[in-house]
Amino acid sequence: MIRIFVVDDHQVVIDGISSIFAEVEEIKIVGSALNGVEALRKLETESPDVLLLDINMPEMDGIELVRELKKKGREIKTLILTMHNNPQFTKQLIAEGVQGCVLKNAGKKDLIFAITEINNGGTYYTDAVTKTLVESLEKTQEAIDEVQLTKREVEIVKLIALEHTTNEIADKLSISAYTVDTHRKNIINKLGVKNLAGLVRFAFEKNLL
Amino acid sequence: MIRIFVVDDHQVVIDGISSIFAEVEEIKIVGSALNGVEALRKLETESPDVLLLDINMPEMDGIELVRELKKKGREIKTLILTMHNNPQFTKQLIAEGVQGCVLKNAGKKDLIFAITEINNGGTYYTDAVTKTLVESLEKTQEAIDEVQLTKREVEIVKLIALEHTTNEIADKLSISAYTVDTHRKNIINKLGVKNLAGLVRFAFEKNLL
DNA sequence: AATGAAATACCTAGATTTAGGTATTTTAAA
DNA sequence: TTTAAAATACCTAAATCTAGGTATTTCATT
Repeated sequence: MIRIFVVDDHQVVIDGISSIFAEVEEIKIVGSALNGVEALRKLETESPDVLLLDINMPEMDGIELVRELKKKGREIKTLILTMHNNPQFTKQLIAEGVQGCVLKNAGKKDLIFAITEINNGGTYYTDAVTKTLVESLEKTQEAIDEVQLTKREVEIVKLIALEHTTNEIADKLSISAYTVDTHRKNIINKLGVKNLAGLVRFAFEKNLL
Repeated sequence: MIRIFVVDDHQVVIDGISSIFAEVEEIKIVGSALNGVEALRKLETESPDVLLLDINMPEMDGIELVRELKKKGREIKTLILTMHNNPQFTKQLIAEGVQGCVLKNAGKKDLIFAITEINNGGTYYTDAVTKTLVESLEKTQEAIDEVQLTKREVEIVKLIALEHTTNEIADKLSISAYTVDTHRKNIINKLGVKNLAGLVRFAFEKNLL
């Protein structure tokens, strides 16, 4: 039997999920919370197998909650429930090590399958989510191809956008700071931007991060 | 009688719109194109009253097409048709001076009203679109409030993100470069970032631009 | 084996940013 | 009308970035 904890800021959604699983033997809802703060508090004492988590919540959103839990050493297998299929979010979820993501319009079968899969140590990202993510990554690649940035240049753009200085990048990549300078220079030329700010701007507009 | 030109990469959509307006006397479709390039070419010779334009198109998207037309001095009243209600796009549309925007699931009545309104020199943005935009702007405001950036500081963040140097900003705002330095310093402190790159990053993540 | 792109490295000088301050004037709110 | 926040301005030193180069090595492709 898989024990579930639901976090969603809409009581309706919690009720809906409860009723969906009411007649499912292998899954049981052991608790719920209407926001991240409440969830954090309740999860001090409760230990569900899988966390069913809404992304869009006021105050503390789903990703923040995952981070907080991780900080506290309370790593619980998590399945994200989301309304919008946003590749930006998906990237973040994967980066945070979340086990899965389904859209809110998912059918009962999908939901059960996802939860079971995750409980067994696997992952489950709905087709639509992975498809959108792949498309987004392809678009990013297209943007890179368009301005003809090389692999190394892309690497350096990212590091600069993440606030690393030339020296730090040189250290990190074990190359000379002179080389990093050269790369930065070439990148600024290729992108047709004026300075570092334009470079960071490119990184964000083209979703390089 | 209002003469319409439709641009959409799906033939189905073009056909659908055609059939919708087939029985509407005051609106007539005088042409169509399946992509931006084709539209540009056809609009050299045709002169519709209103352009019905899809946003999501391969190669040249709706906004690019509007820009190209503007560049050529061919400014045609434009109504955007979009599937997704994305505040980012809406901001761009407004910035480009587009007259209106409706969602693809809009009813026939809305569509006719929007076209008529725009043809009469007005504008029409669907409620859902403006609502999402307002919400997005509110969120941006919340992000600003959270870190407590002042009006002037926000102004300077934007200018920096747009690649202006300290001296340029000082000129633009008619204040001393020293003052801009002070502001930048304070902003970096408030945001808890390391350097200019972090500042630009904030501007993009919080949709300040 | 030759070619070209990519990655590497170096040099210098000038521009810009960053970090540490201090301090006055304006403006809005209590 | 006092008070606090915001905006303004100045100073210096060090760090970092920018722009102009040149040049060698590595790697993949023809």
